Amino acid sequence: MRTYNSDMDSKAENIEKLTTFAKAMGHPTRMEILAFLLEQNTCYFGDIHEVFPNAKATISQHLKELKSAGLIQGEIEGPKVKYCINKENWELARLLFADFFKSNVKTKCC
Amino acid sequence: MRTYNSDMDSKAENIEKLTTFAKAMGHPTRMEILAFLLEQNTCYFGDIHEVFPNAKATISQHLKELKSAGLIQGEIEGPKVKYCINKENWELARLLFADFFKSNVKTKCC
DNA sequence: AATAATGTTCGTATTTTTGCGAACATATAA
DNA sequence: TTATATGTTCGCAAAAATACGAACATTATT
Repeated sequence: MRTYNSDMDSKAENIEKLTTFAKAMGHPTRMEILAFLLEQNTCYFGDIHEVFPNAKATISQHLKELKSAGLIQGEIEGPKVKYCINKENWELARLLFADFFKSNVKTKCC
Repeated sequence: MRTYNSDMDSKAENIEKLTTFAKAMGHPTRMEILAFLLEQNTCYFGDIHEVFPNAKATISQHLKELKSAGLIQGEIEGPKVKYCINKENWELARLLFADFFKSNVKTKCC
């Protein structure tokens, strides 16, 4: 079945997802982490950690939030942990933000 | 003079602006307010307030934050206050988010 | 097995955000 | 002028986010 959601529902869902993405992106360190991951190929926790002035616990927590928002993913590799952008959701975020901001703003108001 | 900022600087500035926009968008009520403003022509405070279950003070505060982030603008009209999307910054946000998410994600990692 | 390296989780302190009633400010109406 | 309508600001309480050291778990190395 693929006819369950009405347009209204999926619109509300999209706003919810956008809120989740935006919230995760609403912190300087987390945005910097995303920017860092975008320009790296290797991205072990340690590589990320050594770029920031924060404690391990703090970075780990930010990564956890980015992950739970779906923007990144992690993979255990030996004793290390490899992080990277979550491609699928990255594309989803791209689409949702683009759609949200493209909306023709009414010329009337203000 | 228009040659002051290096690419690095403006990149950092862009991330900062993105963080500001994202933070403002990272709350359900504020996202709903934006969505509401996008589909309205008239947008007095009262019109917005009556759509949400929150107290006037709460809505007023959310509007204040959206405004200080640059996403909306307000205009006093008689005893009422008219709110709407800030077109210039809306376009800026559209560009910044699009640019951020378009980044070709490396195929290597994860 | 013992040690070292790498991250996560726990507990906690601090700060920030959120939400709201009450008081206030301003403009219109009576 | 007095009253009414419309929002904002203030002050405070509750909740959530942030940051970090210490303890813990897991894997690799000796």
